[in-house]
Amino acid sequence: MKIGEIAKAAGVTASRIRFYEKRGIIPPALRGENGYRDYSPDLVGTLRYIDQAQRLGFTLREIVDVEPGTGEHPVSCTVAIELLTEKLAAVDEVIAEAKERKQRIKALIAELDKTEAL
Amino acid sequence: MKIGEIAKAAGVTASRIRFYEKRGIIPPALRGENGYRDYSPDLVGTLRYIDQAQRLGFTLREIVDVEPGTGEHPVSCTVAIELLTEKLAAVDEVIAEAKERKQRIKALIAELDKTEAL
DNA sequence: ATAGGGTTTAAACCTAGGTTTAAGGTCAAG
DNA sequence: CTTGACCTTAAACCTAGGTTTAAACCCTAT
Repeated sequence: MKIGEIAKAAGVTASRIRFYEKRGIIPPALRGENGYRDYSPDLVGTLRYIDQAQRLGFTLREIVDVEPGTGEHPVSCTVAIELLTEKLAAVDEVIAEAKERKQRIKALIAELDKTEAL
Repeated sequence: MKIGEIAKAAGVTASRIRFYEKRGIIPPALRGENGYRDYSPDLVGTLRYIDQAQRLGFTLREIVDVEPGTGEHPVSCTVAIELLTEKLAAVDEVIAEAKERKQRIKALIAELDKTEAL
């Protein structure tokens, strides 16, 4: 598959794929005679996986740590669970902080409402 | 007050204050004969206010919208309440998204746990 | 053969909110 | 009179994750 095809299939942009390759997140593509990148359809799954992981809040660095782009198989299940658990804690922290912000904003609104009622 | 003094008093860095001035978030400082910025202690409150607002999740652009750096008085209470209410909704969205991420990560962990138990 | 679409590269650009650096001026103390 | 702390500026740099652009090459259809 050419880069445009696989990009469409995976729902990402071609430039993003080149960027991932440059960053070592995916292995360097094979090349056709013309120099075009030539992908196995298998990479579609990997690209979707990366996209999902990013949506879950993982940075590219974290994604690389779990599944190095060198084509090696993923890290052990145990390690993956550890990383997921860490991320879970981080997400909990995000939620807690956001809730606190929410309360403070609500308090501010209440205060301004009082002021306006004068 | 010189910039270092007010920075310390407000709990921000001097470079941040210069940056705010450049961005028009605070009015240009008066200058002494030597060219040094010369601040009224009143600005301490403004700087603290900006810092707080940022912690509440407001961008500098939003902060400027509420209180233009040109030295004008703040926008009406009504407008401020509107902006705070918008931000409240945005924070709610952040919370909702984070919760969804959390559930998905938990599901992944559960799945991996099952796999590992095999 | 030529127009169009797709591909290649490196390098510049983008957001946001600053920090860091370089090169210099100022001020108070010793 | 010099040392050290502070101030000035513009401009470069930083993170993160890309996008955009320029200049060139390739392929297919007409």
